[in-house]
This record gives sequence, C-alpha cells and structure tokens, in this order.
Amino acid sequence: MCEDRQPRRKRDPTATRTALLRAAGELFAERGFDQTTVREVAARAEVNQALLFRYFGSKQELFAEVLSHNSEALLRSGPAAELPRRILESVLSEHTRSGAEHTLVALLRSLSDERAATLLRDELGGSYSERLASLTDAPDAELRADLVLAWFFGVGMMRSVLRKSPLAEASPEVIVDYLMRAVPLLLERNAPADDE
Amino acid sequence: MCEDRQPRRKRDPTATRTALLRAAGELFAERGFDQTTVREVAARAEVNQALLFRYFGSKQELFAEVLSHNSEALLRSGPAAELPRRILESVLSEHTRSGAEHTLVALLRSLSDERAATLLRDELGGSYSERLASLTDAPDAELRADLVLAWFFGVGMMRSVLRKSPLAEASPEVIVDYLMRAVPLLLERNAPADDE
DNA sequence: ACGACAAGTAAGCAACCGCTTACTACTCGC
DNA sequence: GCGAGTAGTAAGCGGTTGCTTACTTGTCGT
Repeated sequence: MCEDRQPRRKRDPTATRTALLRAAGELFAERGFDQTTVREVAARAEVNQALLFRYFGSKQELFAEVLSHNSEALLRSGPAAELPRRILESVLSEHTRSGAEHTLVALLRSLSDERAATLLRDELGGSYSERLASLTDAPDAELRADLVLAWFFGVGMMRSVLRKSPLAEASPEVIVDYLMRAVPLLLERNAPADDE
Repeated sequence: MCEDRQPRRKRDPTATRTALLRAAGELFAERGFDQTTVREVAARAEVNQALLFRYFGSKQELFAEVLSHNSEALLRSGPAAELPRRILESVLSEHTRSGAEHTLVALLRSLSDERAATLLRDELGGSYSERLASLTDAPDAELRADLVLAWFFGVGMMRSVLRKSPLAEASPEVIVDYLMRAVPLLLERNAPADDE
C-alpha cells in the first residue's frame, strides 16, 4: 500500500466516507454546526467537497450521521447504575481524539441550529434522563433526572466550550468526586425537597 | 408627540438606537447570534438596516452592546447573599418581554460565536462566580462556585434552549426549591467532598 | 432664511454559503 | 478488452451575508 503520492486520489469509497465523517466530527466539535462549512470539512478530509453531498446528501444529514455514529457507544456500554458517572466522564473528557467524546461538545456548540437542539433533546437527553430516572423511586423522578443531566451538560459547557477557569483546569477526578457525591442527594427519596 | 403616521420616519436618533437594541436583544435570544441577520434586526426595529451600522459599527459590536446593556442590572440589584437565587430566577424566567432575562438565553444560543463565549466567560461568568465564591470559606471555593454556576446555566439551557420536558414545563418555584436546597450543600465547608 | 451637518434611504458590492452539474478517469463483470 | 457504472474532479449557480456608498431629507444654530 504505497500512499505516497496522489496525482489523483485512489479510488476508495469507504475510506473517503470515513475521512469525511471524521473531519466533520472534529470540526463540528471545534466550531459548531453553523461556523463549519462544507468546504472546510472536505479540505480537512482531503476530499473533493462534491463527494460530501454524494455520500451524505446535505450538511444537515452529515451532522446527524456524525451524532448517531458517535453517541451509540456511550449508551450501550457498562451497567445501568454506572450511567451517571459514564455520562459525566464523557462530558469531562478532553477532545483528544475523534470519537464519542466529541459529540456532546459538538452539540453544545450547535445549539443555535434547531435540528441539533432537537437531537440533543430527543436522542441524547431523552434516553439519558429516562435511564437516570429509572435509578430512583423518588417523586418527580424525571424532573430530578433532568436536573442532574442539566448539571452535567452545564459543567461540560463551561469546561469545554467556555473554558472558564478554574473549572476548565480542574482535574476530571475532582469534578467527578464533587458531583457524584451530590447527585445521590438529588435522586434519593429523602432528597432535599420532599416536604410541602 | 404624535407618533401616528410615518410617511417617512421621524428624525429621532435615540428612539432608533433603542429600537435596534431592543429588536437585536429579542432576536439574539430567539435564534442566537449566527442565525440572526442584520436585515431581520432592522426589519423588526422598523429601521433602515444601514442605520444599524451607523449606530453600532458592526453586528458583533451590536451584540456586545446588547449584552452589556442587559447584564448590568442583574448584578447590581439586591443583597449579595441573594445572588444565587437571583441568577437562577433570571435563568428560569421565560422570555416574556425584552430585558435582562433575555441575555443569558441569547448567550447560550450563541456559543458557537467565539466572542459570545468570551463574553459569557469573562463578563458574566467571571463576576458571577467571583461573588458566588465569596459566599463561602470552604476550600476550592472558586471551583465550587463554578459548579453551581454550571448547574444554573445547564438548567437554563435545557429549559429555554432545548425545551426538554419535564424540565421545560416545571414551575420555576419547584426548580428553585430543588436547587436552592442543594446549593448550600456544595458551598458549605462540610460539603460532600471535604476529605482526601 | 439658509447653510451645515446629522438622520434616514435605496441600491448594490464583494465574499461566502450550501449545493449542483457536466465532465474525466478508474475499476470490474463479462 | 471493452462497455457500464461509479468514484472523483472542476467549475459555477443562485442566494444570502455583513457591510458600504451615494444620495435625499429633515433639523437647527445663526
């Protein structure tokens, strides 16, 4: 496999598709949906930009594919009781390489796009908070789950998108420590607000 | 003051400026910075769009002016100890009329714009978390303040931007109740994570 | 009353956007 | 080996963007 010189790109549709998906995932996470242009995606993937539309139809569909491609792994891995910690750690992980850890940042940066907001609400938020709610038998279970999820997303936003210090510089372990001790207080039956 | 008919707009620079600021505040909160065009702002303000640039120079500067114009009121009102509740209530308030309650939503919808993120981090987040941190003498005071602020912003995001149920439909009073009982546990000295 | 300057307007520019089209070149079944 | 079909390419289309320019109209000091 001599991939040294490319007077013309070698014919390899699956590699082209993968390169586009990867480049799109990175750019959406770095700049958000609006600020990412199809020309930039094609350039980073070193692919002619017309191929983006051949393989994915539109920029929106490419975005949706990136999200669904990257979000499934998180939900289907590990025991249910560990889900809160897994969500939180995914949100806290620096975007080192392409993959699942990019997805939430991409979404948080793309909130102005209605379709991105819908995806975050329905696909991610829906299934996450549903499973979070199933971990408790307290009243207002779903509302409490939403509050927990809002906390995780908010921490991820301030850390990875805003990069606000000292939260951005704090080690993930410390943050997980604080939050994972506070979360049970919200989810358990005798949580702060069970009177009235 | 007969503002009945306008065969041509009456000459009133301050009214024009105010109308632009108001329209921009509404639209930025509704759609975010990217998805709002200067033509839309001018149209809603019923003002020629060239005047937008005469008065504010650029779309970016208009955005900055909207934010600084609307964010000061919140910080300078009421006692310091009530600040967490005030921030939270501001985040939770529906965007009924133009004014300070729009600002955070506008910012949360505009995270893809780097300048918006900078404003949210430095001007709002900076002063908020600084004052939150001054409410406690616990170790990691600033980090804890950031975690509280992240929670408030996350709740505001899921509620006003994502509109995820049941959080979007819950009454502000209930949400304030849950959060204002949990926050002291995070800020007080003997909070969850004071060993190690 | 009138000149000067500011407020308001219409039109358009250059750049960029997502997306399409018309085309070339490679690969593979036969 | 040769037509068919697909991967890859270059160019550009129509529309929108933020912003500017050349101009008209109203206001006010004198």
